[in-house]
Amino acid sequence: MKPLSPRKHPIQGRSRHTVDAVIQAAGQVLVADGLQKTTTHVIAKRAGVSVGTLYQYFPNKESVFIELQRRFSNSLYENIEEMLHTLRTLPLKDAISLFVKGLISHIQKSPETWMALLEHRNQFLPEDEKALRNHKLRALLAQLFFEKRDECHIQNFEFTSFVLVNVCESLTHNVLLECPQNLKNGVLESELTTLLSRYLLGGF
Amino acid sequence: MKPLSPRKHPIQGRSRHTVDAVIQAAGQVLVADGLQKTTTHVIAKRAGVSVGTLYQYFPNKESVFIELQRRFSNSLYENIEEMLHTLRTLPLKDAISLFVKGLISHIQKSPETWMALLEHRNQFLPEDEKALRNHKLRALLAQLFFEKRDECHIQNFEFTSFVLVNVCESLTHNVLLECPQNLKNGVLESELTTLLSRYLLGGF
DNA sequence: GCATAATATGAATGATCTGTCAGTTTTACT
DNA sequence: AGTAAAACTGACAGATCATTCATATTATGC
Repeated sequence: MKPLSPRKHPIQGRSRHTVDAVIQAAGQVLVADGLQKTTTHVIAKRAGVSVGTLYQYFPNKESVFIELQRRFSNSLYENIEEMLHTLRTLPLKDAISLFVKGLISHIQKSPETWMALLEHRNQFLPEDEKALRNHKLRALLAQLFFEKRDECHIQNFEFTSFVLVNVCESLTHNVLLECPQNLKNGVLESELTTLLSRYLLGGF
Repeated sequence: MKPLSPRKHPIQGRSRHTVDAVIQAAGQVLVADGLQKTTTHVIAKRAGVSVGTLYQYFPNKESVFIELQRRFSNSLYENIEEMLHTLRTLPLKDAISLFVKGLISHIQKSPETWMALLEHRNQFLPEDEKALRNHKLRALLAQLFFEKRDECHIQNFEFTSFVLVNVCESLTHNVLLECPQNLKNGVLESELTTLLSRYLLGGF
């Protein structure tokens, strides 16, 4: 496998701007034309540079997508980690509402790009990087649930966290795909809150 | 767009066998090597025929995957539709358990292929075909819920059906991907049953 | 057994794309 | 102004791959 970091590190402001432009262009073309048609030449053109320039900062095409995905994922995960501090101080019932609200409002900042990235199931990120972050996130959630174990009916904290993350991800994606208006109009938020509340708090 | 049905219809038993072999080979190579490396030559070789033969029955590469996906999807949806007849006669609580059990045991017949197909989010099927079947399935579920409306706390029957289908699909896929042992050992079945029961029956 | 349709073959074609590099322009620094 | 490093350019080499077609093999019906 080829190296995944830029072969040349941008030093001047000009080149840092170029790197950003390439990544942003990759996202735009991906959204507009799909992965198949997103070639290096098209990305470069959209970014307003030549292919050669792209290859000065990215060792190969794949690494452009990796960096795009990494930036988006990082931003989301940082957002969630930050939220978790607040959620700790709330009753679980309210924590769930707030969590869903925060998640959806974050996605709404660039719904199209999120759709394109989810479409490819984060396949761009290296497996180990994905696994590590998933594991960290689940551990944080599991800990939160454990702290609030009197308020909920959960047996397997680990697997319940796994389910929660997957349900949030897939529902968001499928709503974006099939009925995006339900992201804006609050239907997803309301239904996801109901689902999670009943799942985590319910005792059937 | 090119035609999606075989250019030449298989008449003799020999050619019907060839068509089957090609589709099966496509699935095997897809599972083993991923979509990227699944070229027409590799599919043909795996099927024990030459590329030319493949192109006698499929107008292009895409149509091979379409037919593979169609066969798998058809089989699953027929299975579900059949189940729904039985589920009608049961209390909702028991219907949910049985539904989950049926779903999982069907996936377990070829978990690897299902994983590969879900990996690409059924992207092979034409949009309209996918939409039509999704709509039919949701309508059937919504009707079932409506008939049993005294047993559950559901406001929006349509959207709840949408959620249910997506949750089942995504959880199955992610378990296959990250912890496939949980498909066999009953953890997924138990947790999915809990999730759906609380979601559909609960009243928080 | 012969004629005709069905099926199979695989080298060749042509299109597409990734990644390179020799040469040019821009910037930073003195 | 002069120079060296940084950044940029785009034609092109090399590789891959879907698809075709002229030819060969096999099956069917008479």
